[in-house]
Amino acid sequence: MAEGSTGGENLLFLTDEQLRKGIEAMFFAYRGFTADPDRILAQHNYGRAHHRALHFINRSHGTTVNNLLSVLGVTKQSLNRVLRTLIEDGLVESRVGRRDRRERHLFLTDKGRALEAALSEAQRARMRAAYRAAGPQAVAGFRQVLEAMMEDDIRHHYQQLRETR
Amino acid sequence: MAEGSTGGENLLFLTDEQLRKGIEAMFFAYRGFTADPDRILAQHNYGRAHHRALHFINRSHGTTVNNLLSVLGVTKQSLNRVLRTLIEDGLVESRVGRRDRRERHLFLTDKGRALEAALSEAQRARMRAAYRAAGPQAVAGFRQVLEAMMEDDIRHHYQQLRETR
DNA sequence: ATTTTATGTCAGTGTTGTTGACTTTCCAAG
DNA sequence: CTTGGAAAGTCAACAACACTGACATAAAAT
Repeated sequence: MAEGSTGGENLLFLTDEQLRKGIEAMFFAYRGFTADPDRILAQHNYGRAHHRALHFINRSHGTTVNNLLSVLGVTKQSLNRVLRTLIEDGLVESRVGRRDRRERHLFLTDKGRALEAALSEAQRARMRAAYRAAGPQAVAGFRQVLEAMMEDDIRHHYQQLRETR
Repeated sequence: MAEGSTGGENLLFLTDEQLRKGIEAMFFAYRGFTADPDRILAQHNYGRAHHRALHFINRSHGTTVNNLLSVLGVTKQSLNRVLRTLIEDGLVESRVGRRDRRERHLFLTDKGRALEAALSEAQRARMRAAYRAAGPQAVAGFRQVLEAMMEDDIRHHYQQLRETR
């Protein structure tokens, strides 16, 4: 995928100013990235943490609390606060595991799926616009750089997401 | 720069799953992006807000508080709390404006420059590694997509940063 | 029977953001 | 010169979201 054009002259172009430009691009773009969901969340009195929980429960239905913890990289106390409100509000359902009854498997309810879809669609719309503006080749590069930027022990959470196309 | 291969088939590839993959890439990569500076900041009892202030004061020496506010996108109360500690700790100097003496112009002290350099170098090191792993063409795409993802009224803060190369 | 694992909960703390109200300083227009 | 308003700073209160530490419960594993 990243073969071919990575010639020999790709060490010279890494000036500090270009790197700084990349750093600021990440900073400003991440603000845009979260802006649309944030507006929806505010209407429901939720925050980004709720969005993340909804996203990853939707991504892998029936995931356990422990798995969610390692994906999100927060403490159980922090996640639990968010999860409790989502369960109380009827967006998430927690079912005792059948094989291992210590585990809780998490599912979105219809209501939860609806909010997740609204948040996701808002975020996808911006991503879609950015992708279209930049073109397919840029998208490939975008994802290559981002993947290389992740922490090593986190990358597998990203890669395990299949892309059926 | 990104001319040529942006043919006609670049509308079909925008499946929801690919967009979701991009969304997760942003999420996981941003964690990596902030991880190294966060470790340094923790040693100094500072947070990300301090890093951002140091970065943008360093980027434009003598900037006013108001300008910094619009770049950072926070309230003056929020910025002021951070700025006050940086001034107290002797990392930032605040000089009354000569033309307009209501304004305060912000500068890094030697001590401030030293911390900014440490934070910046840690962040650049990861960016540099990601750039090298992905290759120059990927870097161009990376920046194109990020720029398209920014909010319209924010993008000029990014673009005004010159790149002398 | 004991230990470990998975989860949940309570209490306290810190950073970073917010609103709202208020003051001081000071440029500029009337 | 007075006044209006912009710029900056301060104080108080609050909320979201992260943390640590301690403890409880249930169930699996040893």
